[in-house]
Amino acid sequence: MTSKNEDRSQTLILAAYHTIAEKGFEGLRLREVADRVGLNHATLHHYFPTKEALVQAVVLYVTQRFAQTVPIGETPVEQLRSHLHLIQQLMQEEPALFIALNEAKLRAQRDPIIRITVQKQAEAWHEFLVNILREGIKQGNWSESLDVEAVASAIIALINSTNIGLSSKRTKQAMQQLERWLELND
Amino acid sequence: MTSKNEDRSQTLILAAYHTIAEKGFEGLRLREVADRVGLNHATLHHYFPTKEALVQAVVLYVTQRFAQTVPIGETPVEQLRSHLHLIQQLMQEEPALFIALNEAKLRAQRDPIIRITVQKQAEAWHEFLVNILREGIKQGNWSESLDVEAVASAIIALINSTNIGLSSKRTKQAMQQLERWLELND
Amino acid sequence: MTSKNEDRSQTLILAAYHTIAEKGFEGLRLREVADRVGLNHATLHHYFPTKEALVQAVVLYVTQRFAQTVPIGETPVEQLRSHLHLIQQLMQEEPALFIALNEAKLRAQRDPIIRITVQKQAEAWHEFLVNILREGIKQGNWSESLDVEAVASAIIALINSTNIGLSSKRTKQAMQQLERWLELND
Amino acid sequence: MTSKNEDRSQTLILAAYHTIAEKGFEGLRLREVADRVGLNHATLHHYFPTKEALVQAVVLYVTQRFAQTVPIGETPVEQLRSHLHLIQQLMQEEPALFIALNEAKLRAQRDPIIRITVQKQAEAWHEFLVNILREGIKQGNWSESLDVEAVASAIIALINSTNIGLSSKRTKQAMQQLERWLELND
DNA sequence: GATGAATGAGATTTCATTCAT
DNA sequence: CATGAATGAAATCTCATTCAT
Repeated sequence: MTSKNEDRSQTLILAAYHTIAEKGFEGLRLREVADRVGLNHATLHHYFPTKEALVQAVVLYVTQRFAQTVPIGETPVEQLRSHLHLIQQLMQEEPALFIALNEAKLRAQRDPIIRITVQKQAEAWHEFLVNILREGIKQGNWSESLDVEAVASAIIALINSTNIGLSSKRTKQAMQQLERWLELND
Repeated sequence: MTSKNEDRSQTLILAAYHTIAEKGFEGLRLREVADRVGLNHATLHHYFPTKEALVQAVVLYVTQRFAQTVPIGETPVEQLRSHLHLIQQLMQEEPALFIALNEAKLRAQRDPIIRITVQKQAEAWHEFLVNILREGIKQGNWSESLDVEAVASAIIALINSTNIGLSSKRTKQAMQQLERWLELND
Repeated sequence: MTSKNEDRSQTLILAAYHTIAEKGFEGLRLREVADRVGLNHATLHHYFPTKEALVQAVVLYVTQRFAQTVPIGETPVEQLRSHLHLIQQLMQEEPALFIALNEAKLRAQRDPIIRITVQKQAEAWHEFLVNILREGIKQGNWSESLDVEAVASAIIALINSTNIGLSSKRTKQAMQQLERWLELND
Repeated sequence: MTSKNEDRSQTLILAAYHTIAEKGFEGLRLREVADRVGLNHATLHHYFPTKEALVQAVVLYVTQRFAQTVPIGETPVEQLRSHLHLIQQLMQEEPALFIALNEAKLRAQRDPIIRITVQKQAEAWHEFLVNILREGIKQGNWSESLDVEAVASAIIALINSTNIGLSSKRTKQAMQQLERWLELND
């Protein structure tokens, strides 16, 4: 029971996520979401009482998906490099995720509940980057004078803006430059 | 045609711009825009036949406002520094501009006409940065090995994402780090 | 302009009033009201922003219609008699008014705004009856021991319940008995 | 069938009755009724196949509750007095009963099945009052010229309208006046 | 140009009822 | 009997757009 119930919820979230990626929150229609999973639109309210509830679920899903970009590697340098590569890979394989995330971030400006989810993810990410950088400094990979907080913020800022207002060519360039600044190239 | 006519159009564009900054394209209502300037909602259609026309005008206005960040200074380094400072100043004084710009960029993904406007501005900006960097290299301010295209892309990416998903504190940090990477600090 | 506007509002109120009399608040559908006056249902919202607004207007209309039962006659006895006769006449000619009034009274129990309108009318009516009775006592028509407040309350209570749970035959009987108790018969 | 079954039905009727008293037929929701008794809303349909069936059961319950106001006393005067007192007591203790009854009476206007139940109770009550009055006349408590049918109708009309459109203060006044007219005092 | 009125199309939400399990 | 899931039908309300004046 529960698993089937969970499945339907999840399927609805996925359908809503893709709709948002395609048409933005602006173009999100519950009827379309229900149609996508072959469900009557009234049934959708069985799982999500309001549109807002569904939207929140989507935002949570998107931020969690993003948070799963766990890097692998032994040294901090390797970890950071693989982190950036994984993200770049995700960008190519599933650009929808970045679009939806940016939609969420804009909406967070007006929706307190979404803001909490988005901010939490941002802070966790920042902390994660800071830790890698600190460990790298300890191991002599980066100079002790590195402002880890600032660098972490810059990394996030740069990645954030990909797929929004930049062609994929320019995005790739920007990411390469970031790696150069971080001295990640061999 | 007449200057009064132009004035009205401009006032409507401004009202729409602020509404979009506050509530997103999602929350843009023509009636509210008309109300804001004390005009009947039907009259608005005399100036902008459709909602889409008004939205396009707003996007144009916003990108042009942004393009007016003309840097001053003699040397390329001074120009780039003043450029970044002007942008940071604008961020603080009129954050609405950046929000609206990001809204426009997301919408550009689905709206070909808006996409053209947004891309044009992005390319112009990129070219502008490339030129400064090239001139700087010529004058010995930066290494000849600098990948000017990549650096320009990185600058844009970084600035783009400000005011979206980052607190103003982190935004400031990211901008400082950018200046360090660009060796703009004395 | 205004008069036409007023006309439409009034026509809508009338249509809603008759619908309520026929089907109760329970069966009030905005679409039906609009249909009755040959208007698109969306246009109805042009005149009454919400259903509640329309309902309030109907309640006001009904109570005011009822309050217009102005009695004629020189002496208090004649006034009271003509008052009761006018009401009986109204009962026969427009029973809908009494049904709608009773609907309003029941709804008043849950709707504070309607409650105010209904209570105001009830108090005004009570005061009106008390004044007639007092004047009658002064002129020697009724005994000085008459409890004018109680008698007024009883008159209202009795009339209130007509057309609700009593056949018209029994209603008439009750009204006749009331007149006997008030010694209005010559 | 089983007593447990009966219990459940009764509990559901009670829950529906209270909901109607609070929110009117207008606000009656089967889900809420089921929730009130801790039952699944689908299960409710095992006991009452349709909403209408439940409503009819509630109307029956309410009218029967009211009919149980059996007067005590030896003489007709005492019986009538105790009858009125019992009703007044019920008014104070369980005003919901009167509200629900009035709701039922209004609904009876549109629902033939409910109308039968309501009318039956009204006629039974009327007959009951007539009998008491007739017996009282026989025993010399009231004048032979008393129009028993009319007086019975007036009593019913007056009681009916209590708790609808009259404050409890005015209701009490009206009841007192009724007792005076019926010479039930001292 | 300006405006009140009107409308079509649609969106979210509600709810009684049914059904498979 | 009990219940979660599903659905059809409808209701209120919104909003860009049009039009007569």
